[in-house]
Amino acid sequence: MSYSREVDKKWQKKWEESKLYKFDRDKLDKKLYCLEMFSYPSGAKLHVGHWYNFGLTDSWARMKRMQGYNVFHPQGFDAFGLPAENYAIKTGIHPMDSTMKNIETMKRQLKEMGATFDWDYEVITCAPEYYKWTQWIFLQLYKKGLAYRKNAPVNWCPSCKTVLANEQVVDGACERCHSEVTRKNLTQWFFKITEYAQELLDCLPALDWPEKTKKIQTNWIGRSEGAQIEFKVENGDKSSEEITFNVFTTRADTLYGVTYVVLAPEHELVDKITTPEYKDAVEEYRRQVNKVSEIDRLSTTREKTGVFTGAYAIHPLTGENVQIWIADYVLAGYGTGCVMAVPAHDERDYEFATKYGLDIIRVIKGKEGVDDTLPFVEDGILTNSQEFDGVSSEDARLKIVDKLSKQGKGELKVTYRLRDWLVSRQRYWGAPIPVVHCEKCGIVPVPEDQLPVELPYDVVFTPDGESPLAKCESFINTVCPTCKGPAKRDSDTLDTFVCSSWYFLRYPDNKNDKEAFNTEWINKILPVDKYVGGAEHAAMHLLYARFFTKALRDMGYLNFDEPFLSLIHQGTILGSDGQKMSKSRGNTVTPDEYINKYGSDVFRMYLAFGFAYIEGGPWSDDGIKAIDRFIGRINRVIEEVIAERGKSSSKNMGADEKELNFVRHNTIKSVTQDTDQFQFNTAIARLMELVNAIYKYDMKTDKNYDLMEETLKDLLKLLSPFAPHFTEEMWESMGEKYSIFNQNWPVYDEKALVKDEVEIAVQFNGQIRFRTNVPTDSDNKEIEDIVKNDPRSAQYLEGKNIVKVIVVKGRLVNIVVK
RNA sequence: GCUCGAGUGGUGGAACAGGCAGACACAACGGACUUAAAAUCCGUCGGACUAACCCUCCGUGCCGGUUCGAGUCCGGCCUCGAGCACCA
Repeated sequence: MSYSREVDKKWQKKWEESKLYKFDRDKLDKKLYCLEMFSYPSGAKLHVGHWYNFGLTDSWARMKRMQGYNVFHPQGFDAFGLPAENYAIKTGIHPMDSTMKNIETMKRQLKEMGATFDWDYEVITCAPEYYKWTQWIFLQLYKKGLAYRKNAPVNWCPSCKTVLANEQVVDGACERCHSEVTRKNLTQWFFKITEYAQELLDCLPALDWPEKTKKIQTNWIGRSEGAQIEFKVENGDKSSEEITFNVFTTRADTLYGVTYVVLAPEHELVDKITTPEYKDAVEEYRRQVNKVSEIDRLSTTREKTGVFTGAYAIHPLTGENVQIWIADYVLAGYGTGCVMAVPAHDERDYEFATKYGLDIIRVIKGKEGVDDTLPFVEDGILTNSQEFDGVSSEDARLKIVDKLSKQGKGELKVTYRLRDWLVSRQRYWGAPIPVVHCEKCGIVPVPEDQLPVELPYDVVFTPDGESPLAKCESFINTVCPTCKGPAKRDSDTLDTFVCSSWYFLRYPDNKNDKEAFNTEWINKILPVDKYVGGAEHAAMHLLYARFFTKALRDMGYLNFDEPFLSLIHQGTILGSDGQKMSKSRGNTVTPDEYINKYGSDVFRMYLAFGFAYIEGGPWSDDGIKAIDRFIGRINRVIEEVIAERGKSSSKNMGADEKELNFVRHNTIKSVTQDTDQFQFNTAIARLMELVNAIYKYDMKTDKNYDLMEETLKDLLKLLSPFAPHFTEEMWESMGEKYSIFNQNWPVYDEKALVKDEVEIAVQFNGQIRFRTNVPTDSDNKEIEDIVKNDPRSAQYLEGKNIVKVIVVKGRLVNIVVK
């Protein structure tokens, strides 16, 4: 049967019946955990991106399987989240219903892809059996002090009507709907990811991850080394309590240049220190700051503003009084929320001091020849700094802090840009937060034996800023587990990123109803050996999942440090116009159409061949036709060879046979290497070369059919990861035993790769003049002689002296003449 | 502004670790088969020079350098993309 949709169906059925891809739980010495980022069932159908991600990773997994690995390759659905809820608001269809329906469709399509997924290990995050354990993890984090509630200015998306994590705010706008994010003071749940900031950084270098992704995480964590320095607030009469505050600085060397200090307008000390006569001005300023949008506040081009509080701080070394200002260029959430201002050596402070007429004192001189016009922000030599005059910036940073620390006024300090992860959401479609609020007992975690806290079905989920669950009487009212008095459940749900931060731990033990996962078992299957998914998750999912892994390890539930040893991001497939695919542009590619016309294998193989995997690129209908033709070419030559069986076959291993055999083994070598590295386009190219070589050999009259058949069988095996249905069909038609996927992956023969003669390039002074054949085993001297004696060399050697001869074995000879 | 990536034929894209640039395809063109077309099979295919072939010269964003030899390494630009961005 020539390749078609029918062939796909035939083999999908057979694979399922024979349980070909079931994971062997007993053979763990060669286990390989291959994972794609699971899909979000928002749209009803798989798009090209899914195929690109899943189909090709499956090809990789198939090769690994044939190489003898026991591949664990599960699939599941990241099923909670806003799109389903928004869809429900629009259509009235309950998120649970639409989600389950989408999952059903997507699952069917995933099966049509013909992938090796073992569906026995499926995970659906919106199922109570799953989120029970999401809640359980929440409770463990809570017990460990890694989940806590605090009142803080948080990001609020007015369109999604919920708070967002920092990672979900892009350029001051909601990552999902692009509305401008506003700031609100709210009490919310946070996960203390900052506790792991240093380890999250330290483990990055050893990971086999794209450098870019590591860079994004490094930036996001934002480690900064500096010092924390204590300032006292001046209080004239000394009767009242002493107030101090700390500033964080990376430039302790400029300490003597401090002419004022600045607090963030939100800083808690502001009310305490502001003098009565400045109270109105300060209040007015804070009101203005509140009105400024987050985007404007973050703009570096905006003119700086601020007001004097009337209070003074005492410089820790000089004892002089410096003014305390508040200004919104100081951020409440970073460092200590206060800075020491050194206008001479900081552009921001310089701009501010100039505007408000504050003193500017130079304390750093440029090294010789350096233009040190103020503001001079580079390192240099200290001046106006008492005993530190003449010391370099680098040394002074340590020495000044040393002096401060002896007086208990300062210390070296590392600060991170990373903030704690805000996890509560004022929305319906998520895992309920498993705590109870009791008037008497306060926050009480739901006892583990009462999990899951089930998400009620009948809820009015129109978002209005208040959590929909708060309005669901039957849900919200409960009894306090401690005092048995009336209490209320937490009405917020967890960010969906919480669900996806541990799904890879659940897969291997998805049916466990006693625990989230069995530690002993999970330690055998994890970590994930190969993880493949989009680059957009670099600072979110991938960071959160690492944090969860480390936290669970420290609680004794795991024994490994990192969840994903090796990571690859697939590129993006664009529309044929080179633009991002979108319905509004009308350039979307619907996989189903192509599958029906060409079959799953052709579609998958085009995705493999047409793009550099990590780059992606524009879709082309012509490209897919080329693959269809390629499949046809293979089909025809196999049919022909089968038809010729029984005819006399030469046993000859002449030059043509050797050439075919060379290409065959060279193909084995390259396809193995390329596929291993996700370079599918070149792997397919090598297979095309092999087919071309077979066709060339086929033109001969006196053929060695045995060699041809062996070569074809190798071809089928090498092609099978990319065209599983087609090759299975061809394999069967050649009379071979089911299944091709139980065959060993071919191994190349080194001897076949050694040719008798090799063509090398001959250069004179680096310019290629001609090419010539030399015996492969000849040494440098022999090669040199062959080339020198070549009549074509004469014109380049005539009247010249040979200065040098460079021989690169098997490639070229370069003769330098003068 | 800072920090990374990337720029290769008409197109998608190759090129191990500094060693024959353009693999493999697409498109285009030519030939075979065919009454014809499609399909298929074979071939040509960076540019300039040339009637054509050979030869020669130019050619991996631009300018310069290192080297026997540079798409690849170094310095300086240009363009595009990404990340961070008042982070003290």
